[in-house]
Amino acid sequence: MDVDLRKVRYFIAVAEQLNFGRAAEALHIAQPVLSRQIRALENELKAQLFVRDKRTTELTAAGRQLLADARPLLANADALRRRVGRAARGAGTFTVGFMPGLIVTAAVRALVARHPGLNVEVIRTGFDDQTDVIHDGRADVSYVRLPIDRRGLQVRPLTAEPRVVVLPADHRLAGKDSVDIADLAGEHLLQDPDLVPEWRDVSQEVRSGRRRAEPAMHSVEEKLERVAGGRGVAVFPLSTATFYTRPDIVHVAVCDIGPSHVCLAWDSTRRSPLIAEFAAIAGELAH
Amino acid sequence: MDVDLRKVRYFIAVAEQLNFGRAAEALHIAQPVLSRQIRALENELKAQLFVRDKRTTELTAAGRQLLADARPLLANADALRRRVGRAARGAGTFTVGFMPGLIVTAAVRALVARHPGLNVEVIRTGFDDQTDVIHDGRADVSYVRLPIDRRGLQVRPLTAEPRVVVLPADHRLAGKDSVDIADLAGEHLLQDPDLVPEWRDVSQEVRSGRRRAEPAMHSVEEKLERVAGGRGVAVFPLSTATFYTRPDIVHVAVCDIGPSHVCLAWDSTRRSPLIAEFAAIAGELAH
DNA sequence: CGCCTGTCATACCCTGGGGGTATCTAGCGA
DNA sequence: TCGCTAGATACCCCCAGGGTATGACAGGCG
Repeated sequence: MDVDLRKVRYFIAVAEQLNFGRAAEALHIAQPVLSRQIRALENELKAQLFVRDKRTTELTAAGRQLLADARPLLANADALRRRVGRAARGAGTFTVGFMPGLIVTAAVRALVARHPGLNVEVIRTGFDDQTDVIHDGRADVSYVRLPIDRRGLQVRPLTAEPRVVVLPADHRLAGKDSVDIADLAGEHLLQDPDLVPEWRDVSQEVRSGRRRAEPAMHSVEEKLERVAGGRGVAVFPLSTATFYTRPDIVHVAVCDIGPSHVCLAWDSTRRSPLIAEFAAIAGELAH
Repeated sequence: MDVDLRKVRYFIAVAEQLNFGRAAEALHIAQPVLSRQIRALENELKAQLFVRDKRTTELTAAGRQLLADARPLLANADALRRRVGRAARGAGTFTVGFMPGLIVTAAVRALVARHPGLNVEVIRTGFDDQTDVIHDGRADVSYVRLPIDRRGLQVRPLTAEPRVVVLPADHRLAGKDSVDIADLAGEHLLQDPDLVPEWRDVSQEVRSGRRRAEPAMHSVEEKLERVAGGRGVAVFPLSTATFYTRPDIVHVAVCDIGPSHVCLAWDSTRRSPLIAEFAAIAGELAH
């Protein structure tokens, strides 16, 4: 009748490892049990998922299809759990996620004004986990900056704001009113180059293929620390740059770079009047 | 660990009926079993879902939250089943949904040209079920006309096309090149007035509150039949009106009415390279 | 060739939970 | 007071999910 999420989880493990024994180990069950469950899943779906030829296991077309769909389904189920748990504890709370630098108070106050009893909370996110808070049910809506993975989300554009380059205070460009991308050709960018597509065209290190890999820096603070240390430069939205002020760091407008787009995002499978209302308010406040 | 979809289905039945006995009957199980399963679900989620006070059952906040999320989750699980089933049978097929009047052949041919082995199929939809084919897994993408319920979908706008009013051939306005909304003030609209918001402002029957309920007409053909019979008029996108030609029916452009927006929609939880590619092709062909 | 190893399937057992029926209990209406 | 309704409790059965032990088969290696 319904698919069994436990079996789907087992399937994912096998599909990832392509080895029943190791997958069983990862799942903390015995290998024969896993073999049987996968067979049961194949019977329930009336579809062969693996080709096992005594020495190696591979996915079939149906298996690849299931692998593509299975993770979002499990993620949805998990988000459902968390949302129900939240609803059970904090009665009638609405949670808004936001990245540092984005101002959400106006929209939150407008929502509270219309729903006096409502308990609105905010949750801070980083750039890398700005959509995670939606998927795992910690937030009902979240302010996000593009680009994001739109899977499972509904996204409403709000504003665009200029981006600036963040430099050490003693940098040769530090005093300028504005710079061009070309002025930064020799700099090392402390970010994923995909975030600044224009920079790829002029960067010497990208063009020469000698760009070094960056250690993972997940927070703005970490990037600023490296900027201050002269290890490179970073491009931030203006509001982020002004939010984090340090005496040893300055920011300069970049003329020929695309703006940062701020959107409101929420789980696309949900329809809650509160979400719709908040989206309308946020859109209104963004002009 | 994982939520049990069977229990979730049981929960929905109880939440709909607010009566364990009738819900059990609808589910074809005995009432004590249902009581126990709901309790088990409450324990698994660590959240009370119903308040039972010996005479009546009501949803708690957590229950309302679960009810809101449960149906999309079950729908997702069902769509997964179907997609896997399709992948198991027709190996490597890509299915495009479309409404009559929309031309999909160009995009389909472009996709086939890039993937010679790929088996692309099309499935015809009506206006009412244009998104259903995506949710239940029958189609990978679908051409849709706004307005639609965007829940669970990712939508890419393609084109806008003018809308026309469809009239009996012997109608007083039948010969005109174009008409205004105001000219239709006295007519009976054979559609949901929400589809033609401008019409609400001028319609005599809506303003006087004397609009009669229409019997459900789910197909274009049925509406045309009633138009031909002089029972009212209908507003269609131009391509739909030209697609269904009948000698006893004509269509006339309406100047001051919003266009029909055609979009490509697909399941927002999925990311398939083929979907992305088809969306790009469709966007390209729409200029 | 024979042996070992890695990998999945088979055979068998045990237990928990999902299914059932019978019955109890708390309100409410006549 | 006597039902009547609706949910809860008690108890039973049995299948499915967990386990262990072992088989079957392919490939590598001495």
